Amino acid sequence: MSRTKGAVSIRDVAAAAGVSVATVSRVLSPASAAVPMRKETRGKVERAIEELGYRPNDLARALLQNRTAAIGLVVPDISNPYYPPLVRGVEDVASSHGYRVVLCNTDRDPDKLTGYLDTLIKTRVDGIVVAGGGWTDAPDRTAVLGTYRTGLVAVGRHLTAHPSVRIDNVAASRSAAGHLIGLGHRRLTFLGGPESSTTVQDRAQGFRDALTASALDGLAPAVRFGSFTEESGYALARDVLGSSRPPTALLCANDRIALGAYAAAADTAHRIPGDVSVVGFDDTPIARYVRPTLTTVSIPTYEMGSAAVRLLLAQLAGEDAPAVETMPTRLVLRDSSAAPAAGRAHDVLSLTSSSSSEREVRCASRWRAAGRVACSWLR
Amino acid sequence: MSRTKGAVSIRDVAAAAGVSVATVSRVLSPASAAVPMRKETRGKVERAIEELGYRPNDLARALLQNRTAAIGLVVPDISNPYYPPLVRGVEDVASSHGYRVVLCNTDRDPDKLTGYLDTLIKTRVDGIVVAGGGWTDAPDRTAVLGTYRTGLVAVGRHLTAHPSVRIDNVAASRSAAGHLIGLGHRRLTFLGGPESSTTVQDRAQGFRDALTASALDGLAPAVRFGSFTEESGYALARDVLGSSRPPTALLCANDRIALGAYAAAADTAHRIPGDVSVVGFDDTPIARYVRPTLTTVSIPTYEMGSAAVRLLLAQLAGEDAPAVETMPTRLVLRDSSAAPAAGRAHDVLSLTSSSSSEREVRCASRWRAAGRVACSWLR
DNA sequence: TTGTACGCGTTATCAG
DNA sequence: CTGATAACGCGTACAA
Repeated sequence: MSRTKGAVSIRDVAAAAGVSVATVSRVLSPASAAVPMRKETRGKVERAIEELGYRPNDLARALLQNRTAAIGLVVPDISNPYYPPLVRGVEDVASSHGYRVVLCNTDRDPDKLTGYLDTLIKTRVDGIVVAGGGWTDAPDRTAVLGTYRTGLVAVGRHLTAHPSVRIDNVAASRSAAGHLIGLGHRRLTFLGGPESSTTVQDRAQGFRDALTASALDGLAPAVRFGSFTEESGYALARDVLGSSRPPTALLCANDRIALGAYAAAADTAHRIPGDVSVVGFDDTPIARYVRPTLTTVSIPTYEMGSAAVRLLLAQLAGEDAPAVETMPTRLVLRDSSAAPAAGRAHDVLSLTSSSSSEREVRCASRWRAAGRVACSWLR
Repeated sequence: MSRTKGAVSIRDVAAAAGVSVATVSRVLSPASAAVPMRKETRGKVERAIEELGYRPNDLARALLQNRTAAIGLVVPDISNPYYPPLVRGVEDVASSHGYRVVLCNTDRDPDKLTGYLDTLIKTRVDGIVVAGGGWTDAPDRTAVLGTYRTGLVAVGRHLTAHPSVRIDNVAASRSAAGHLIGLGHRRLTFLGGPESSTTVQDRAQGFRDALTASALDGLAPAVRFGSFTEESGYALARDVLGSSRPPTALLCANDRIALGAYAAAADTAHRIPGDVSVVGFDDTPIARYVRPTLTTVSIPTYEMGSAAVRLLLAQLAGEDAPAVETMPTRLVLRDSSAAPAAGRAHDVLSLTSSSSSEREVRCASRWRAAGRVACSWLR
């Protein structure tokens, strides 16, 4: 019996088996099979381990080996539907490599970030994945990491010197706007989130690029900012749709904003997509369930999470990994975007649909893919 | 300089400050202020800590104190929209008490559960929160915990001897069915998930109870089982709605099943709620966004997560906590449930709406609550 | 007021 | 083939 807690230690096992702790350690060692050892001895030890319910103390192991097999995962808020798949991606590849994941929610609060970073360093995690940042002062905050050789990979754009996994927000937005322009829309408005967000800036830029490329930028250089919420989307859309010459298409910085726009359209008697087309960003699960279903840019969040961990592990292994890995997005066409009604599509220009490196896909139902019964409206 | 990694240890600080390690330890000790110490010495130490970017090694500390300040959180799948709020609830109160959270996704696979439990014990977490189980053989699997005095709190029903946080599924389901019966429905069908799930069993039971209480059980004792997916809900609903005398109301074991039912209704030309009312379970975010908005039973998942941690911490502190804490659910009335159309409500009986301990609320928009502009269809 | 020495549970090294 | 022992980084009696 050990003295502290009820915990059984390697010494208890050694005593029970009538051998030394070194022998027990050898049985447990990963190189166990290779090590020559009398079968009988091994048996005694294994029996003792079994009977006592012994579980090696990874703390002691980590202390000695300078490696905890733990990684920290920092997200703004797991309740935001955008993050669960990313978290799952992280956890899946982490656990498949024997790493465990410590989850931290920052609410985008710099102080919380600092606090969590500190905690993670004190517990000596081997590495950290920081998602959804846009921490303008990140360099300062991550400076300590070097001292403890803690790996770091960012997901999304960060002003750090660390490797990162990203998407090309400019191109994705350009593609989405191009889709609308290709449908014949001439008056478009971008409904953004916080102007300080680099993500929003990039998406706004892609929007402007598409207009410029189609020589539409003079007509309606409408870019509005707000926050990443339904409320904000509602307010912006309501304002815009209530103007004397409302746009026929809205490109929204995320799906939540788009949902707000849906509500504003309903309240101002605009039909979607008859009177106004709406396109979102993120392809949140909800996008498939709202009516009309929402055309939106799908972001491979699960893959970004798993890629981040792979990058991190490579970094920890000393391999030289790419500094930035860009993942592909795709525009998922659903029912909220269509050609503008005849009477509304003035300002017509002749143009070809903007070329794009993104794939535009007509999204096939998973049910159909699985060969199940067809189902009309779920896509 | 320390030998391993780049890590700076307490010895490095001591050397830099020209004091002993004990002195440095004293500065860092929580009882630091109480301990008498020359101001100058303390200053030297603090400066050294600052300059070296020293962070105490919590592994060593934990090894010594037999307490890791970590808890494990086991969920079936964080990607399931039901869990993020629960996880957030756990993380919030854990972190506010200085604990960190290790996240584990089991996919309801008993082997994964066992594996994670093992990992958590090896890393000597102080306690574990297991959510969404229904592990029929959980007792065996958690037996080891006793050896290491690892706390455990279950969320949802588990066949273990551990404390748990629950909801009263029977009562909640009875209440939901009562709502439909109160509206005048006489032919109701319960669309369940896996029959092996205790949650499903309870919800089915509450459904039957309500019918029995209204003497309707002879008319349509329709209880169907399947899985917790849209596909299953679609298949069951399609089958049921295609029968010669279809039900006028469907009570679904969760929102995903309800969404499948929506699709089936659309494909069989049944209008919701005109031809058939649909009620779900869980109040997933999607419930507010589908058309018609979905009447459903709201479950306080965030609160269940935070309550679980409070229970766990009490348990760790040796306080005697309640063995089972039951949290209140509420039926959120939206647009998918209404009185049956006149021609369809035969089999009429006179009855009062079933009394219920649950609150039925007409859900007020957060927007309105916040005093923002009214918005017609988002609720 | 500060320093020394031991132990926490392991693993690695080196004898035997 | 197996056992004794020195670390790993820290907290804490106890000594100075």
